[in-house]
Amino acid sequence: MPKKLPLFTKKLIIWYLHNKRDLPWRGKNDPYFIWLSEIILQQTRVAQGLPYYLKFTKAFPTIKDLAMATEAEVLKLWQGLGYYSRARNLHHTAKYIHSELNGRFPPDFKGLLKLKGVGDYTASAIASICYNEPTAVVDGNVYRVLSRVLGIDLPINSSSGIRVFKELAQLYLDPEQPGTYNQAIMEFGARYCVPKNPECGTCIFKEECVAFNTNSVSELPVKLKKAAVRKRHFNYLVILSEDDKTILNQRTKKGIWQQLYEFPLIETSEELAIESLLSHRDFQSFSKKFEIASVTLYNEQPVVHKLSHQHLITKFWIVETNTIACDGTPISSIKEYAVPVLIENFISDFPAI
DNA sequence: CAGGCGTGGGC
DNA sequence: TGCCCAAGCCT
Repeated sequence: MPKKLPLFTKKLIIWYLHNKRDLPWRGKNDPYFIWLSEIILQQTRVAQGLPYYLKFTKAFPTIKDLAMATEAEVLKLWQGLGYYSRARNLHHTAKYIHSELNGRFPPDFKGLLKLKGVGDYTASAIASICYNEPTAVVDGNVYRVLSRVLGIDLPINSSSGIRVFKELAQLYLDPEQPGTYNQAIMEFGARYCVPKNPECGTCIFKEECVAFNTNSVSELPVKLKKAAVRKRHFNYLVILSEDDKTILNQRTKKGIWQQLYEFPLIETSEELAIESLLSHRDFQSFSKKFEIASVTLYNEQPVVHKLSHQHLITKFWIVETNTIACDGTPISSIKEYAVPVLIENFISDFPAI
């Protein structure tokens, strides 16, 4: 005997069946494609992730194809999408599943959760969509919809909030069609119960939504503030050598843009004028290896590249040298390297490259 | 477990 | 412009 569903659940699923978008991973239940789409969509809007999903499924039609690729190929394809640890974990997990699990995904939530890059949300999504396992997802959309409809002002980034919203999501889940329910509540949050100025007047939950009926939609969900953004000053040395080469370094330390490439970087606590650059310790050691002909500032106004947690105030210095840079990178092959958007924007804008 | 991790869009 | 937010995860 099926359990009686809450009215919320029924209305939500009916809304979804009439309003869902036709997305390429919808209607599939192959865990490879669902996993791939879920990793791409972590903290990422559909509009931004969709072209990457198409690129990846074309380049790697099976998990074996992904496992056989190099990390450099995967990162290059991921370039521009951000949160690059997702790409490294994706590749790591593909290789692991291919070689250790005979190409088959773990068959349940618990097993999926052990995969690198797969947390509570992603394991729930794959388990519910691919295996019909009744595990509720809790993402930003779920927090927003539940906090408003139920009128809950518990901070969503507190440990108690995380626990309570997970329990509520599970309570309203349709155990007969968990995948449909999970996608329905996320789609509703993404398309109707949006963060700012939702159209509450025509909402299907107008009658029962606590936030709407107490005029507190704009106050929910509650989120505790995080630390302020940090400012960093980046000085990139764009080397142009006699033999049309430049220098690219790979960022190997932990921190932003791990494994991606960039020009030689001098980071300082304050903005640098040309005199300070020329006398800087790192520049001095650089000039011992190269015969420097000229140094000019490319952008008079520093480029401010904004990450979610830091602002990178950036100057690009064009350094012409008379040196034959035998271990340099040919300028013509720069585009083969995975670089951050900050660097990609410079390259696109710079005539000599 | 608080902080780190990208980029782009909306208002 | 500045700030928030987005189909979160890792350490």
